[in-house]
Amino acid sequence: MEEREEKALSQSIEDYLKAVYEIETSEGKVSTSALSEKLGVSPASVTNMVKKLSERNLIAHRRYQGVALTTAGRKIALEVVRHHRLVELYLKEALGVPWDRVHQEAEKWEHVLSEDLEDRMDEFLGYPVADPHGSPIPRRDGTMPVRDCSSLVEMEPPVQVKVVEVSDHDPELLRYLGRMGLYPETEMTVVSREPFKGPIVVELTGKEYSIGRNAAEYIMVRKAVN
Amino acid sequence: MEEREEKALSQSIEDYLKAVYEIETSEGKVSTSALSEKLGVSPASVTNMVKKLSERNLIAHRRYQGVALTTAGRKIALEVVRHHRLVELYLKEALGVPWDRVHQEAEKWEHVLSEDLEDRMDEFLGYPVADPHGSPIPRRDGTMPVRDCSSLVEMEPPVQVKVVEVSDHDPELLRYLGRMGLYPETEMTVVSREPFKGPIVVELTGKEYSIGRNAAEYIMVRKAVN
DNA sequence: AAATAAATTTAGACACGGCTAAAATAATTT
DNA sequence: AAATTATTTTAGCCGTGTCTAAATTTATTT
Repeated sequence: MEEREEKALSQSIEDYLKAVYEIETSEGKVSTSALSEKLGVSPASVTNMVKKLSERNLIAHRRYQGVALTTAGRKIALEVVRHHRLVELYLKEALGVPWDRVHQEAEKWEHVLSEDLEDRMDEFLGYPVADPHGSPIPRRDGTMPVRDCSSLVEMEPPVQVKVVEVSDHDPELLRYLGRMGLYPETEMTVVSREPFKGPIVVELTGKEYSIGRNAAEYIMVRKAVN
Repeated sequence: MEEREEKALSQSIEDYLKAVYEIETSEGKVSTSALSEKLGVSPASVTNMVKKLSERNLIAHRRYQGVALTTAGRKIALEVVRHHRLVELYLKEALGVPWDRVHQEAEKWEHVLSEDLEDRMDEFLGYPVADPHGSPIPRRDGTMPVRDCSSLVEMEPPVQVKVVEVSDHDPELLRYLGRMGLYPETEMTVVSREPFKGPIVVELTGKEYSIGRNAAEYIMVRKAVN
């Protein structure tokens, strides 16, 4: 007599769970204010929703101490992330949407994608493992491909690297990177790293580019194997 | 100083306007109860929403007399219908979704389709004029392709006809028609029409099929020109 | 350690879009 | 024409997810 109802979760709930997942991944600890900022709602609203989500056992909450996904919550968060990233890649591959715009569209699509269409897109794309920004696409079973990579700012020049992933949080950054041809899978040479938080100089397609530390933080790479 | 704010309308509002449009088209008059049934909400809820929509000048309402779209309301309704039908065709053509399932998916997608993606799908599809069920796709400018057709039940046998459109309201009907290969653009011969509301007999791809009046009501055809 | 600042939660309100039950109006029978 | 039935509207309620203002707790200064 298991209580296994496939409840339809509201878009808000999906957004909250995804936000918790993303903050957990990037920051470790998930505070009310971090959620507030990420979701664009007031801290009070977050507290309110957090209460509901923990009553539904999707997150665990210790008063004044922040929040963490439960197993059930993580499963849902990963489904939403999977939808999001599949859709991003689909929009780029099938409809030619430029990579600095796919995120925005996917924010809406992720909530209306049926399992059937998810599968069809997955098949169309040849069962991809990463979205257009290089972020890994969770598998259907809720596991995540593991990859090793580190931020461009941590690489000791000179070294040959391959771009693994770039942050999709700022379309302007994506256009900037696109202009110099810096995409996931791109190989390049880290030529130098200027001191005092100066820029990183890289060389790709024969040209040298100077990338500010700020931007470089958002570029994940790994040593290229030649 | 025109007040031209592109407001984001709620999904509910879009659903109501589309429903009014569809009932206007098929029945002429739009009653509270018709909307109630079509939308699956109580009559009281309809009255409630109708009040809001007429305050926003999207529909005109005469108490106890039903409702009609204003010019502004019709414009929005047609945009939603355009999205719906484009998506239906897109899902079929690009992702191979069977025609008895595209409606259901499009009900969700129609609300999250940006103008940019609408254009991309439109281009991908080669600027189509009809969805998989043969329903005309409103043009970007809000005009509707006009077509002449009549219900299969009105055709005097024997006559050669071409299928123009079939109702998408019942997936079961669509599967039934699909099994005999009866799609929009299909040509067939109306062989006979049995009296006392008996079935219509048609011949296509060399076989004869007996179609009940009920189903035949939902099949729109026009005389084939040979 | 006390004072101040920052983060979080509580309390109470609101818009939205649904509901039921009861009242009002229109349509149909008798 | 009166009575009955069907439709529509009103009145009042509820759940969701947001908000602001005030209270509380935790973190940081002095």
